[in-house]
Amino acid sequence: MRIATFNCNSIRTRLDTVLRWCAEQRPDVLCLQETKVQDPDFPLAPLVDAGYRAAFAGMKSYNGVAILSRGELGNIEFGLSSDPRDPFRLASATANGVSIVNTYVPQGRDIEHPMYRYKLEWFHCLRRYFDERFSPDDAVVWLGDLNVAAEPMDVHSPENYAHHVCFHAAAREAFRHCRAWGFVDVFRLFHPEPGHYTFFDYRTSFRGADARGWRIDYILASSSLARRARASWIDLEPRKRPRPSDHTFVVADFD
DNA sequence: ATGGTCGGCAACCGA
Repeated sequence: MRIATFNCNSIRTRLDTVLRWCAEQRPDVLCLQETKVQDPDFPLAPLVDAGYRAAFAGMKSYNGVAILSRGELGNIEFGLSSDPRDPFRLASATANGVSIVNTYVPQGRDIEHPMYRYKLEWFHCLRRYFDERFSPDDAVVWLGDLNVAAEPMDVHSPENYAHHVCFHAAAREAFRHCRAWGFVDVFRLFHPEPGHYTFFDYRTSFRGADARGWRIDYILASSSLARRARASWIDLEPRKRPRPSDHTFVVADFD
């Protein structure tokens, strides 16, 4: 079973990239973030033609999540049940016996901004969400744009980013606490070395071969599911296409 | 810790 995640930064602008990538990589499940489209305008038909079903919830301009699946999706839910403020940052469903939790974690803007407090609260709500719904024996995958680099090796120059909302100590601690539900970082199982990034800010050296990146998109698995992991990788190829997202695809294969 | 550029959408906001 192949599971992947991609912050597409507008599914309408990135539809060709997604369709081509799905044709090439044949993921069973692809989770999208920042679809930036209201449900009536979601480009469902071409994705159905490509063999996918979809569960999606979006709003105009901002946020929006979707789960694409080649097989049936069950128990589709949106939003954190304990926090009704934002249904467009979490989509969950079951696919092929695996519980999928696709999240677009609030970025936080600035450590002094109320949105940063919201980001920290969001992680704690998400930990409760996992506590209430799942047991560590379940096959659960939590994936998406988590907007935190977990370790110094997940940032190109950590010494510069102690006060950045995606590397600040409180954000890393909130992420760690949420992970401590029982999640394994599937990518790191196969690639323990530094230098792997999933996000290259449009405003930085995006176009350079040595682009400075962040690893903020993750595929995390419960221990029982992690034992079935066979491979995981970051696909940089979409960045070479004419209109790349600033995020990459991240992929994991499970038995 | 800068600013840089994007996407959406029609002036800037969010990242």
